[in-house]
Amino acid sequence: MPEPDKAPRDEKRLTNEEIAYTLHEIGELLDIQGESVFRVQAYDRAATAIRNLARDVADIYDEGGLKALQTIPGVGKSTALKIVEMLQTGKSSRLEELRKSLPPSLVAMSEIPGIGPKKIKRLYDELGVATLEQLEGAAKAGRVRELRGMSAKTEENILKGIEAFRQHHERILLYDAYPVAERVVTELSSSAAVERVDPAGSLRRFKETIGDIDILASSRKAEEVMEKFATLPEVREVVARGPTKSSVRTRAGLQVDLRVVTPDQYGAALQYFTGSKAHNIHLRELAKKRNLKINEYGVFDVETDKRVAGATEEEVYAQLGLPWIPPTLREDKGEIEAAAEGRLPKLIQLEDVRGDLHVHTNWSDGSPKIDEVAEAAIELGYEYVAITDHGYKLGITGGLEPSELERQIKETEEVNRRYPRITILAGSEVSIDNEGKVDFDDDLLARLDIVNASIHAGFNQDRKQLTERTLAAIENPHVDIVCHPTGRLLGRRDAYDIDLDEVFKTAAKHKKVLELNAWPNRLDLKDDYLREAKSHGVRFAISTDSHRLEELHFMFYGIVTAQRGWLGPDDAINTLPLDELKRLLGIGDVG
DNA sequence: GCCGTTTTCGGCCCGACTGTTTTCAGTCG
Ligand SMILES: Nc1nc2c(ncn2[C@H]2C[C@H](O)[C@@H](COP(=O)(O)OP(=O)(O)OP(=O)(O)O)O2)c(=O)[nH]1
Ligand SMILES: [Mg+2]
Ligand SMILES: [Mg+2]
Ligand SMILES: [Zn+2]
Repeated sequence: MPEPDKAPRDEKRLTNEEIAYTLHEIGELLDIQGESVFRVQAYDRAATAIRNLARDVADIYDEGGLKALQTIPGVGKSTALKIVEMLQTGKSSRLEELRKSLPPSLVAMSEIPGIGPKKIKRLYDELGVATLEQLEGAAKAGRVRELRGMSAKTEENILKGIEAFRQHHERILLYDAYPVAERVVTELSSSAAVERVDPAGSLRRFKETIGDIDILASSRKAEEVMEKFATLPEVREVVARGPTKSSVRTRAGLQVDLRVVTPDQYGAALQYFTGSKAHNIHLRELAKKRNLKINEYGVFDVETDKRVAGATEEEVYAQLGLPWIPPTLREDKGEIEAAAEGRLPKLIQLEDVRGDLHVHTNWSDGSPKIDEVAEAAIELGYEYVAITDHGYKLGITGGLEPSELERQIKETEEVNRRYPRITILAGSEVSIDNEGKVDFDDDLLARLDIVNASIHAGFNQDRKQLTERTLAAIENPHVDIVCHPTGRLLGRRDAYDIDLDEVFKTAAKHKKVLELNAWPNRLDLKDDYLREAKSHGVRFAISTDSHRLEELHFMFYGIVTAQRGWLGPDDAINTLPLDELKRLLGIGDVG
């Protein structure tokens, strides 16, 4: 788990990520110290729960105190008290205390693949190794093999682990991982020994970022499949190889895990390998209560050891009295309870989409012409598409001056006449300035079919200002949609500091729409925030923000993210038929 | 450390691969 960036804000307000990391750190040091694995797991579970929370822990505490914190699954009295201490003082005395007996740098060492708490403790106690650099030095100098139970092989593996870590250890975008996975799937499919192959793990759940690539195959000749896998052209190193499971590292440094089972085990294996881990554990606990046991080979009756399911995922879930649960929901965030009570949501699908409400052209910083967008949108089967080039105000490259926007509106009308099969909405993506005001005067804004408003500068402002700018845009009667409401760029920039509770409440009150920007490195609002906003009654525009025609396909990433946020077709406005959308946007109204 | 439609104590998912290993611990999925 990477250490979160330290916020450069004066008024320090601990983020969920920072609290989660501190809990993780405590757990890690306890693990190295040799504490009970269950206690260690408890810390990890609490950390994960807090990282996944859609609301700020600080807000939860402000509103409901200690009791409210304890309603977070995995957080009990003891953890809640630690959180309160962190919120009030910015630090944890438990962590400080642990750091007196163990150097904090040991936590980073556990990120090295193959190095766990036991090895770390012995290397530290017996060789004084406390940092990555010291570990590397000790391994290179042949000092590790002096320890009982360690050998030259151990040193070799440590050095390989360090090298792998240094080459690559960050999570990668779903968008970047998918092509790699598809190539491996295609290559494996070409083997006659392979019957089925599918991506599994976080890829199949369409998580926005991917830690590694997990692939499942079925075969009656597992050995042949493993041989094919280990010798794929992109493989640089085979990390592990057995009859049912192998792991490799690609030249790019990505880890790929392959599991191979027989066809009659495929459903159970797909269920297992799709995860998430928390979802699996929860299912397995349910199974135990029914005197059943689930593993990757099937569902078994504990008394008779007879297999009662396994060929399909449906069978596995059915043994627990559950309907099949879509992979995008399998995060143990209530989907198992919902399934048990027959209230799984009807999820939005790509086919539900009737248009894209955020597209750029060569009038501003995009590349296609308006009529090219029209043709591409027809090709996608859309009923409408909105042209939303940037306004001129904040020095956005290529932003449209008022006169240019007027000319563009005319051109849009003209293209609309040429393409009767689609409706092109005349729009703009205006920038929200430091006072919350947007481009263009009221008259011009009123002539537009659709106004998207975005924050494009001032990401380091304080929470109050960023929140007020956003609220002002929501309250502006000309603004229809607030775009990428947290401003995050995956791998580059965290969400800015903003009071989303207020944003969601205000958007719901004014019946305004928030964007789910489908750019693979934005996906903003993100899954958990979508679900939280939906609970306030907010609706969403799932938009690609395309600057090139190919990017219209980003809609797919928006849709799977919407599913992860438990959204149905009615939660998005771009699933509406044109006439209903027009009514919602006030098109045709005076003013 | 957390948790409870059989529990406030006594459990906590279940298995693969490696090599520290010859009956199992460590690490990882
Ligand atoms: N039952 C069980 N299943 C696990 C456990 N660890 C992992 N799995 C399953 C569920 C995971 O989705 C799947 C793949 O493991 P990964 O470590 O690759 O996790 P995942 O792909 O979900 O996330 P990632 O993006 O790779 O970090 O294996 C575990 O401890 N118990
Ligand atoms: Mg994975
Ligand atoms: Mg994996
Ligand atoms: Zn845009």
